[in-house]
Amino acid sequence: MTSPRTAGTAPRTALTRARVLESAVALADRDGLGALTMRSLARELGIEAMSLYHHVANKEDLLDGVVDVVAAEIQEAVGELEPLADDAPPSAWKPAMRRQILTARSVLLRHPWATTVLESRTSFSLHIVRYYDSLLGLMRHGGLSYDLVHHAMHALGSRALGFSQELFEPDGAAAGSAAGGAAQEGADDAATAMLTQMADEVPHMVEMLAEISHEEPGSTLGWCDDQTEFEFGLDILLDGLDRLAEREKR
Amino acid sequence: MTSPRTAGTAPRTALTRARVLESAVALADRDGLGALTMRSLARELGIEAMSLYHHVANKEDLLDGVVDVVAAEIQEAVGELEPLADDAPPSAWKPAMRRQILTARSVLLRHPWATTVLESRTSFSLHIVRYYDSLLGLMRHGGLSYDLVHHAMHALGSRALGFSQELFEPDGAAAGSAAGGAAQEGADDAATAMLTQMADEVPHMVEMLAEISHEEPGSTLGWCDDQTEFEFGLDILLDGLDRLAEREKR
DNA sequence: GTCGTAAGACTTACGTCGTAAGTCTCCATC
DNA sequence: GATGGAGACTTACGACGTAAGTCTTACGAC
Repeated sequence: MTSPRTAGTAPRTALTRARVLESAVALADRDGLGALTMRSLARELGIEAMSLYHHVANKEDLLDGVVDVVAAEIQEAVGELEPLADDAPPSAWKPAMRRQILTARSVLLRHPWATTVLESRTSFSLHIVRYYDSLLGLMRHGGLSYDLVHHAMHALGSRALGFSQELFEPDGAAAGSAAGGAAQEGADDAATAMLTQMADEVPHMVEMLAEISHEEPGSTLGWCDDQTEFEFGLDILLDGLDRLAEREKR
Repeated sequence: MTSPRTAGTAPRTALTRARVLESAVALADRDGLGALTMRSLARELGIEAMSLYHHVANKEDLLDGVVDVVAAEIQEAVGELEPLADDAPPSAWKPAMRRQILTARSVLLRHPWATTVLESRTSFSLHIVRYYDSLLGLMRHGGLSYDLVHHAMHALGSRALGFSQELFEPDGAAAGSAAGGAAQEGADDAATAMLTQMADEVPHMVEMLAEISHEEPGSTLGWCDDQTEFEFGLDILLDGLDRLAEREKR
């Protein structure tokens, strides 16, 4: 019992804020955001709920923390991209920004619950701010005025971080891409059926559904490819910003 | 006691689903979404919490209901706009759509909590679908293919309904416009101070803040005019879609 | 070795939430 | 006037976050 704690057997001080946050992320990844409660997290770590309060101030602080972990992951992924050379042509800002945003998106796709938490934060994570700063840097490289850059960040909104809120995503995970086939199909079918039933009330909707769905085989499944749609919207915004930048220069 | 119920004194059957939902909206408007609980809503109506379950299946259903109320309000407001004449030029689709979206937005600004609920819904309200259908109609008038229309709806995302999620809105209500001056200013100042402190880590951010803030007097207050920013982003998207529509025609 | 100390765990308890299950009470109908 | 059912009330349960207090353990100073 009085053995030196330097050996295995899980010393008491093994629990740190970092490990708590890591566990929280893992738990949310595995069981969803709803499953992330103080009690379940404690169970995960083999301790009591109240012990968590030695490492996080409260649940809000815990959520701030997990956002920070994800943000750090984003920053790391973005850091691995090759940076824009100082002597790259100004026009290089756009593809560079596109790449960086899609990289951030790839991280968020690994943590579908994170967008929800992100949206609910009122304070910002240092990592996120740094990420934003790098976006600003790219736009400045492109010669955009700070005024335009500011508007740009608002226009992009959550797209700057790699997600866009899809309204009425029928049941699937917030920003999940590939997974969730069968269940998704069922929900899509139900929705399609409902809309078809009131064809005279929403004629365009029904007609659009008809056209979209037999475009590719497999009927309704794959109505929408999230990744494609995301890039479509992103490109419109980037192109629009580029155009405004050109106009500014003149 | 055995008096005829046909006179005043609040007959028992006065409570209906509609009245429950109306009260819920009023409560959320007044005290925020967090204050909308089954118990508080019941108190508002002068009944017990469990009695609500005669009019709504559960809390989810209640939230579906309040969304529907707001959606109806949107539809009504949009319905008051003068409709696009059949013989209007195709190019009229864009300003018409803009007008319609900004009208929807004006309704949502009256119910700042609604965006949050809207995002959390998994099923759709009939009123919302009808609203969407009218947007589709406008785009079809403009000659856009259903394929492009489909992409357009994804690209617009929540903007189609009149809001965009601003990340890290420092403390203020979700999409609140005018109100909340002093508190907001404090939060802004705190954020500015924090960022300035790490100027070397986020150089562009700090520089941008410096430029933006002394553009208009009143220092940081009014950093961002939500309405202006919303329209800026909306116009980029509409212009981009218009351009794609032109390209399609060729 | 012994012991004081404080970090970090555990225990208990409270108030809130949504809601399952059951009861009572009025009113419309026959 | 009896009856059936709608619509209210009552009670209770198991989550949740967390305030407040207690016990345990490892470690530095003696």
